[in-house]
Amino acid sequence: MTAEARPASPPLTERQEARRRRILHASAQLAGRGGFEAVQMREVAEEAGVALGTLYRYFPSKIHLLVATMQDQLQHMHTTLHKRPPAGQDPAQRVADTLMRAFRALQREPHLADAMVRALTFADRSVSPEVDTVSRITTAIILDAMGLEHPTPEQLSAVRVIEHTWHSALITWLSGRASIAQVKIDIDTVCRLIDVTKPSDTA
Amino acid sequence: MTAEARPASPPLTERQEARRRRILHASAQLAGRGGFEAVQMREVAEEAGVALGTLYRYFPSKIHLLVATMQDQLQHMHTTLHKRPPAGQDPAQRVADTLMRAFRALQREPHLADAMVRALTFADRSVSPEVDTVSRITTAIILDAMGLEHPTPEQLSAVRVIEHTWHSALITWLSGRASIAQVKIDIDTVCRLIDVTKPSDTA
DNA sequence: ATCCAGTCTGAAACTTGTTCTAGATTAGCG
DNA sequence: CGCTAATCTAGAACAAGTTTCAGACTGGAT
Repeated sequence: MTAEARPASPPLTERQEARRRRILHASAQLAGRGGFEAVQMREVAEEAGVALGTLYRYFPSKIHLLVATMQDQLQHMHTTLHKRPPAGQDPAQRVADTLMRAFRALQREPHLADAMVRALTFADRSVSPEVDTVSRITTAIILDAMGLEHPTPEQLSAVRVIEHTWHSALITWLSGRASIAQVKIDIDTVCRLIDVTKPSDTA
Repeated sequence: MTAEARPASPPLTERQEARRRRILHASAQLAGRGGFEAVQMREVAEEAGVALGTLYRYFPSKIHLLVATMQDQLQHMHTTLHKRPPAGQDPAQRVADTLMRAFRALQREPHLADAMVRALTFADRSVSPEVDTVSRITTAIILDAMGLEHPTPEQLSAVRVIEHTWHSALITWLSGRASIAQVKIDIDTVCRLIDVTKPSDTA
């Protein structure tokens, strides 16, 4: 059921798969220190033991690379969450818990978070498919936390709003304009929409 | 009551004020065709009839320039809104109306919107004060629409969530991942938080 | 084993944001 | 008016993302 990232186009050989991993690893590594600006394509190439041209063949831009990095990290988080699902009673609680857990994970690597989130929101149309994949994984994580199989259109809208808030709140935190506490409050606030859009509640 | 933008540091002379305006005008002009990438510092300088170094003295980076451009445009919108306030009955309605009006204005200049919004969300810490100014104006616009003088902390959180949604929804629209209709739905959805956080309602 | 097409490498070149410098201009002041 | 400090200009120079290219390498088909 998990949205798989690999575009089936040309099935990569083992060496190619390894190269791809090395590149993503180097990207995350460099992002981990220094954030967005520290991910310099020449350095990524060198650290991954790959020519610059090759790096660009695998990821056609720095933004593509960082969005792919985020895809990768999100996938990890998704499987981790499957192992230890959130424990709250009601759906809103569980979603808020899940997002706060993710938030704490990001706080441990603020530079990496910076690089990934900035890339994600800066991405233009040429990166839409990749950004969409990230969005689908995020949506899946939230729906999992809600415990919903067949959300109504209304609920989907609420989930989108939660995602919007999530991304934008991260940005304000990363740029030092909001405190951790404020992010928490805003997440709790937006999660109220989950109660408001319960199907029985259709005003 | 309106948040004024000009940092009082050195009061600009008339010629300087004129230069600043020419620069902002050139920026908006170039952004209007081509969007973010079309705003090239050398071109802005040339179009504004100013040396590159001078441009950088007025706006220390492309991001600063575009955020200032957004400030400028927002200010216009804010005064326009003062002349014709939204007409809805309840606060949520009025906020949604206001945002949709702003959205329609942006639709008329999608490239300009692209440049401004991308700059805004991409801005790093060095631009925090300027981004904060934009945020304050936006907050003021929303609170005006709500008709609130003294919002509770809860309501302020709701306003922040609305702002988050607004920015992020714009981004998804600009990058072609969401339709205009979807943006409208999500704005309506998030505006429900205004009802949910009415002081009488504090669960 | 050989050959072909596709891939990878290394290095240079190009683009655009940003910085720097030396000299011209301007603004304010005695 | 004449001086001085700040500002502005033109243009070179630098940094990092991106493109390009010639040649070496690899993997698969015959």
